[in-house]
Amino acid sequence: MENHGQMLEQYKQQTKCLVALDSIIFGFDGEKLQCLLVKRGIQTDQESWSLMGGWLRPDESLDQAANRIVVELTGLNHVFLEQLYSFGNPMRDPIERTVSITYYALINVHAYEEERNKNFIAKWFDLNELPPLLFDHHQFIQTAIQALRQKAAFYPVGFELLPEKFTLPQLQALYEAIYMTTFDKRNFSRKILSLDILEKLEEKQRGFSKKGAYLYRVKEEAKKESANDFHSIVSNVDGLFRQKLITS
Amino acid sequence: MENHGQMLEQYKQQTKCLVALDSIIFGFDGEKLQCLLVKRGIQTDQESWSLMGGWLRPDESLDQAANRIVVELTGLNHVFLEQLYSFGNPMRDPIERTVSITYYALINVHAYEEERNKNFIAKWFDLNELPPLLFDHHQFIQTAIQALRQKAAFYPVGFELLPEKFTLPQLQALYEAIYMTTFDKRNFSRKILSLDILEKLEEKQRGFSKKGAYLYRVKEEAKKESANDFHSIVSNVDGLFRQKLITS
DNA sequence: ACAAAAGTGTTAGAGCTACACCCATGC
DNA sequence: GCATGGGTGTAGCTCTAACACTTTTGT
Repeated sequence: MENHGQMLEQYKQQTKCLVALDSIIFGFDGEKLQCLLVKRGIQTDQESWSLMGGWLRPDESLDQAANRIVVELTGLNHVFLEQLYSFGNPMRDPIERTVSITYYALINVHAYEEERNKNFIAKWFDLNELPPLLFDHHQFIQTAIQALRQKAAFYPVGFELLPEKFTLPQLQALYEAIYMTTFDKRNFSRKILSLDILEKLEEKQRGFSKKGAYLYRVKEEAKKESANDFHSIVSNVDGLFRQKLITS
Repeated sequence: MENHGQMLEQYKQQTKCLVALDSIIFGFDGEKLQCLLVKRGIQTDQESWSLMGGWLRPDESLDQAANRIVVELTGLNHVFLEQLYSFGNPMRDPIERTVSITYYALINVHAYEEERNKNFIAKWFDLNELPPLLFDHHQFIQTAIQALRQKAAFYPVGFELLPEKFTLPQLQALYEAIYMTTFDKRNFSRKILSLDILEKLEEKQRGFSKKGAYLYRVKEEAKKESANDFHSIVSNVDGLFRQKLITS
């Protein structure tokens, strides 16, 4: 009991602070990587855009909170969402000391179009044309891009950003956007197909090119594996991108 | 001004919580990977060991706080320390809602021996023989091991765990401990030496084996590069360990 | 002399890179 | 019929993986 009192004492002395969850939401429009931002309007700087953020509530875990906030702001459920990094410089939020735990999400731009039209607060921005951002949110995004590159080199994570059916040229464009480079299409398709996680469909994409490109989708088995244990997918996308990672 | 009031209002409504920094400190005794734990004695469960932890203070950043705590508890300054993950289940600390931001550190067991003898609160444990741990600290350690494996596959990070001069067999033993496997010594030495970051010394290690093994140390250039920009070291240790990473 | 650990080279196979031409269709 | 983007194969090279014997020296 002696110790119990001592312990509570020690807890009480500590300063508490606000905990925010901020999510970097990536999308892909077929050409460029994009990031979803909101104008919160309740901030000091009326003109700055901000990441999707909110505060941690007493009864929820970090993952739950990040997910709740993404759902509240986009209406999209079950998105790929992964913790990224925590930021906590004492002066990062000038109003009150806040620790921000960041997550990054990958979503399909088109799946989100309808939702977005309902509440106009959110807007997509090209990663190269970001507006001025709240606090240190710009740094968050840079960190998230690095993480996305790392992740994509090992796990076929990019598919989250595409519609259910997609063509190889689309997939290649996505990887080229992620790594800001170009790949040889013969090597790219050989590499991707060797992973044995895609199935080729009968249909072709029409309307974009004259010839039309075959559509693919992720095999059901591969999706399941990925849901159960993401690490179990044996992806060797890395070989294709190793040098890019190093020089970047 | 309207908005300013609204904003402050919104900040005030939020619940605050304690922020703890917990560090997983790895060491290597020449044979097995180890982890430094303390018996804090001020906890509910008197018998459980705990990671090196402390609370965030109002005036410091997360990195500063983690570093301060490691210095306070070990006396070692300038150790390799990197943020790992943040944990925040509502019930993880039964006494009060606490978000724990974890860091992992790599230190040289021998450099720490003297310090350790001064304050007996800390003790090394083999990773395979961990005692019961406070709260969810066991999970923290498992996450840290995964991160260490990932990191070590790309960056020659393991050297932090060895004394300044070390032999190739020692280095190999370290990597084998990290990955819980064995490597062919011919392939291992070829691979490591091809990185061109080690210099071979005249001296040999005496006393352990009859023949004695040549000592090596990390080249000065490589250390500098690593200090300035860790990512710039072109390490291809990955090739050697890729399949281990995937199957683990 | 012998036991114990250190050191060293070669070969086959896999994966990566670079490279060029034909195909299908809309206009 | 021609312009546009889609699709496919090969050869050289590099890196990896598997494998065994000699050297040194303490006992």
